[in-house]
Amino acid sequence: MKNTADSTLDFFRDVYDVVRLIPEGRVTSYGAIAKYLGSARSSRMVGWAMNASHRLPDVPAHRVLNRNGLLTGKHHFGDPNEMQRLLESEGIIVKEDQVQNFLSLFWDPNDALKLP
DNA sequence: TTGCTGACGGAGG
DNA sequence: ACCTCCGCCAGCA
Repeated sequence: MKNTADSTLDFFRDVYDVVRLIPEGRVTSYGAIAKYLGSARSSRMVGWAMNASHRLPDVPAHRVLNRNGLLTGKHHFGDPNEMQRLLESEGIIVKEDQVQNFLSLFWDPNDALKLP
């Protein structure tokens, strides 16, 4: 017996698994994670998974940004400044909600975790 | 139950 | 380059 909730939970778990692998001081995007998980058009669900990830202390949700390197999820942290503060504590420069040097800091799971 | 929203992103005009 | 629409699908009124 199976239901849709099971696959949803699997998807969420996979998202967390990838996010946990983001190295400190690096960032990635919702779309990159969705693509890696085989659901390139489900980037919104990655964001939703992040929303549910707050109770998991080992999921660095602050390292997940939108494709422009903007801190679009900052309002979902306790304080709006928390996301930026966490990033800056890892050596990342954030200016006006945007990660500087985003392309160099971008960590693509499709590349780092690519299948052989 | 239907409809709208949303931590997104790509495609089309 | 800019704007709009569409897909994805879990919550909520």
